[in-house]
Parts: sequence; structure tokens; C-alpha cells
Amino acid sequence: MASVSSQPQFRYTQPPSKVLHLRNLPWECTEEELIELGKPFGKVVNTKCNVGANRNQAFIEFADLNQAIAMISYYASSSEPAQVRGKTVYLQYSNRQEIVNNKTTADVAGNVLLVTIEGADARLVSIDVLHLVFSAFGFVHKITTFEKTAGFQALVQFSDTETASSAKNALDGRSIPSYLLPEHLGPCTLRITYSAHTDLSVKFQSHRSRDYTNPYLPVAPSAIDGSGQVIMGLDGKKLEPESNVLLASIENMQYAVTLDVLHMVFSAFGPVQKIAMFDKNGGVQALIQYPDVQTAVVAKEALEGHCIYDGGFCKLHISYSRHTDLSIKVNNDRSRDYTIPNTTPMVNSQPSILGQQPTSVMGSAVQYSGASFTPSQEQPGIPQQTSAGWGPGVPPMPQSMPMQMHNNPYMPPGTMPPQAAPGMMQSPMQSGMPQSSMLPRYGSGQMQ
DNA sequence: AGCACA
Repeated sequence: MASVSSQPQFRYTQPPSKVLHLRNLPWECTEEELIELGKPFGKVVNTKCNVGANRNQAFIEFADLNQAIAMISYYASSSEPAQVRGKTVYLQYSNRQEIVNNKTTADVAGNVLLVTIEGADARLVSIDVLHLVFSAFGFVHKITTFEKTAGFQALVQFSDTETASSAKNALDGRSIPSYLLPEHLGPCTLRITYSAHTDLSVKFQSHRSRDYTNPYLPVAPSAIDGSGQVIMGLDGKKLEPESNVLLASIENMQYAVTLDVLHMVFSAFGPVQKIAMFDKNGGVQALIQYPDVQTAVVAKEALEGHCIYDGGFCKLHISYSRHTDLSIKVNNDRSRDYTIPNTTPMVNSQPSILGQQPTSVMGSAVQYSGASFTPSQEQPGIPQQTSAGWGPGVPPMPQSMPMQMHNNPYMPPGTMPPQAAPGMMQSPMQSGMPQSSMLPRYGSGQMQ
């Protein structure tokens, strides 16, 4: 026919649809602007912005076909064209019946993160390491792990979206610090999106799933030994029932480990309530009491197997005590109740730890070299630069802060000063200064 | 000013 244009599909041939196609939109038109435009005619249930090569097209979908018809009809006879930011917008029925995939679940922030651990050794990353990593941002309620085609994945549940977001922002694309992983493990990179979940269902404490909000949750049958007491961790490692009281034994104690040293070391993870030291089996052991199990768990995970002093001296071996509340009869050089302020004859609990140190024995001038945890030398507010993770290689944080006690690892990063701990050292690096923070601090860049 | 990509 003579009336057939060169672009017949642009004539009035589109059948009605709940979805309208908009073009000639201003640059980077927002969803809000689209909703504003469509709202007078009905309920906008979905949108899609920045469509097309020029990203100046969009779709809006109404709840009801009649609403779409109302909008088209109105502007077909209106003297005023549809406008966004003063720019005329042309609209017509879309040739699709619905908008697909505008908001993927991964786009909607939530309190649960979907974490994909990439790397050849990804599946060797234990749930405990994940817990430690994510606990730096807030209380981790639950973790489940599973293997899918995408690889080894975990769902990590926080209290709220804000906490989850801070963890996601800080950790997405980063690698788990190598010092948190078993030796010989290759890099394990985290890819993080939001999950659509809001509350994970964890039936058992097992090597695949944990519910940190419910210590009484039954242990998975597969993880219980004959006594019914012992949890089996990943790779059959035994785990004691968690407790707020840790039992630390000190191996290879070449140098005196004092109450104050222990206090400082363990205070990096949260307030230490009580410490009791005693001799056992020819060595020194100590019970360290935190107010809650979670803090103790984090401290144990961070400190287990590490040495207080450079050179493999005073290696800590930590297990959970059966105690929940220590009875401190008297405050002396071997036991102390820090919850009773007036009876603690100490000066800020971190006396001359440097002065106590064997300065000549070490040969090298370095006793308090870098932290074995190489924690986050990042300053809050300064994004980390290396994608290789936070491990060794990240520039050290300037040691300007006095040592701080009672840093709670559950505090959001940036809300507390750098914590202090004596240099926990296993590899020679950094200066001879007391190193801060045995905790990984994955700052989100948020300063309060 | 002209129909997206999980």
C-alpha cells in the first residue's frame, strides 16, 4: 500500500500493554521520575531506566492495563506532552507484556549477603574463618554454606541492612587475608551480593551452617562424636562447645607473660572481665572471661596458634573453658576481676609492656614487630587500595594511637579507635613498634 | 525519538 511507511512498526500498530515504552528521556533518568510520571494514571509496579544504546529510553509497567491505556490516551489528546525535567518524553505501548528483571534480588539491599568464595581452595575456607571475617562489621547471626554451580557460597546474616551493606562494601572483591587461612591455601576472593533472604533457617550447628544467636541449637548428628559433647569442625577438627570463658595455655614461654600482657592481648576483641592465671603441667595457663560467647569466639579464632612474641615465643593455644563465670577471690598478679574498678590496682592495664620485654635476648632489635594478623592497616575513611586483600603487603598503619582497651569487634569499623595488642608476630615484617589491632579491620570508610 | 538481558 502507499501508506506503508519505511518504518511501519513505528505507526500506531502497538497493541495495548501494561508496559509503556518511553523515549527521548533526559540523561540518567531515575526510577523516581518515571514513577512520578506514571503515578497520576495508576500504580506503577515496575520500571526500567537507561535502556537502549543512548540510555535514554525506559519502560514503566502499570498494575493494570487500563492504567496504561489511560496514560497513553491522556497524552494522545493532551496539548502538553509528557515531560521529565522539562524534556518532552514520547511514549507508546511496549511490545512486551511485562518488564523483566528490573530489580534483581542482587540489587535490593538486605540483611543477608550471598558470598561467593572464589579460588582453587575456596571450599577449604571454614565457616569459622567466614564468621571471623564478617564479624568485623557487626554481629553475625547465622551463616550457611553450600556448593552450587557458582562454586562455594555462603549466606551471611546480619541484624540489619546497614551492617550488611558495610560488610559488602568493604569486602566485595577482596581476598580473605592469608593469615586467616591455613597455610598453603591460595587466594580466596569474596564476591558479594545481597540475598533475597531475610532470615536463614539453620537447623543444626554443623560444619556447613551456624546459628550464633542460639547456642542451644542442636549439633548436627554428623558433627557429634560418641560423647555427644564434641562438635566436629571442618575436616574433622574437634571443637569444644563455645563459651564466654577461654582457656589459654602458653607454649614455649621464654618470656614472662604477665596478667597485664594477657589483658592487653585479649582486650583487643572486647572487654575482658576476669583473668585467672595458674600453673598446670609445668606450663602456664590462663582463663579469660568475656561478657559473651561471641566475643570469646572471635578472640579464640583470631589468637589460636599465634605467638605473643616474635620468634615463636609464648605461643597461645586456646580452647573454650567449661566455666562461664570465674570466681576471683583476690586481685593479685595472677588473677584479676576487671569488673570491679576500685580494686584493680593497675594503671590502665597496659603498663610498661614494652619495658617488660626482653630487649637484649631477641638479638634483633625487633620484638614487637608487625602483628601476625597484619590486620588492617587501613585508616578508617581511606579505602584500601589493593585488591589482593588485606594481608601482608598493605602499608602499615601509623602507630600514633595509644593502646586502647576494650575494643569490641562487633563495633562497626570506624567507630572505635584502632585497637592495640602486643605484636603478635610470626613473620618478620614492619617496625619494632607495638602493633595495633589483632583483629582484621575491614573499614568501610565510615567515620563517625 | 523507536524496545532491555538475566
